[in-house]
Amino acid sequence: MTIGRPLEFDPDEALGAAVQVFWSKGYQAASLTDLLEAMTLSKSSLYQAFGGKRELFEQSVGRYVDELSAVMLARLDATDSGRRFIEETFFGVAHTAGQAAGGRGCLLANSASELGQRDPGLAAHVARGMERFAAIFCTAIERGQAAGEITNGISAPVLATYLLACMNGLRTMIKAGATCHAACEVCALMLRPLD
Amino acid sequence: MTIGRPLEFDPDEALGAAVQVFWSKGYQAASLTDLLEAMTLSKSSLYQAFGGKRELFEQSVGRYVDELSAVMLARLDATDSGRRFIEETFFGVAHTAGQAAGGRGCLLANSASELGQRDPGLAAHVARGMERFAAIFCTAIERGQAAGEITNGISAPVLATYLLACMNGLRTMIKAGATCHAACEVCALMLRPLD
DNA sequence: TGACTTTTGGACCGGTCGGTCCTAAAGTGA
DNA sequence: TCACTTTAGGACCGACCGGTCCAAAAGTCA
Repeated sequence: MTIGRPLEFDPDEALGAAVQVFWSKGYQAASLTDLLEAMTLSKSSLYQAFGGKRELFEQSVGRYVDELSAVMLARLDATDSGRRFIEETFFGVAHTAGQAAGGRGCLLANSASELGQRDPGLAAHVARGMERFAAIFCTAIERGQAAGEITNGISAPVLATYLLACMNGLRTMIKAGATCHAACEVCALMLRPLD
Repeated sequence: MTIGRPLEFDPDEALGAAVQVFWSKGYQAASLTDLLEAMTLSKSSLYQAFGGKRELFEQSVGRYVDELSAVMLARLDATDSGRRFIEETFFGVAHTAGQAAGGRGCLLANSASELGQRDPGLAAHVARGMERFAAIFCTAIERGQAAGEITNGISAPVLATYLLACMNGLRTMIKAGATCHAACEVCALMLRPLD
């Protein structure tokens, strides 16, 4: 398949750039012009390589989930305590309050909010992504439970779903302009059910 | 001021219709055509009465906050228990999971998510709205604390901020496709800090 | 009735949207 | 070198976007 003129761009890199654009602007506000500029390719290349805006978005969400879960899993494995992993995750997000990074929130949550109900196909995609994040929390919880750092009174999957919902709430409140201090206070309360 | 041709539409009613459109579709996805159709007025009337899409949206958000907080305050006053008011609010939202109403989420949270970082003026508006909802929770908490139904170990404003964040998380998870059962389980955990 | 004020409908605007398509360029293998 | 395959650039598309503007309609008041 090396026949023909070779690609002048790295599809993986281009997709990474698309993720950034969608993450910062959202789906609808991101115009093809924005995307092409960030991805540094021509319109025809985009359509040939990714199919169209909608398809590019779906791939971007997938890529975002893949990357973020890889990062989280790496951090989870590098942390000897499941509980500390969770705490660090939450307080790490809380500390993005007031910063530029905080305003973007989570691409997956943003997608759920913006298009969750309007695009069934994408909704399923988003739901699957959420489950993957929940699964990471679940693993962390199970380790914490085994180590006695986290209560055994609540099943790990339920607790994981709860944490995911809390995380989304935290992100929304940061998007709405909460201070770092307030976000941290809220975090502390959110983590209580772990006890 | 009765001089001239009288309005053929009720501005208040029209604004109510605009709220519904923005609530269902979001700001960017709601076109002027959508709005005009729902509001049953002509483009020139819209511009004369509300200023433009952006201004109409701001007024719609304000109206949404006014209406919803009025409804909540009425329910709060009709409930003799501050704690039960909070529980009913949360489980009421949880039970919208899987329903059409659940997919729309909260207009204020949606606005924060969609435009919070891109429009400073609107962001301030949204933040103020959030504070109003927090204030309602705060009142309920104070009543609950006075009645001994809610712990005094956490200050009412902090607890209120926490509940608001949880509510937003709950809404996001419902938008992302959570089942009613899962939402209720999460609710129960979210309300634990009240103990 | 007639002067005046305001609203209404809709034509019209430039701009941008996502998407298509065709041609030239840039590679490959023989 | 030359036939072949694929990409890149960009002209072009119809549709729709939010917004402006103006003439006709519908009232009020004297």
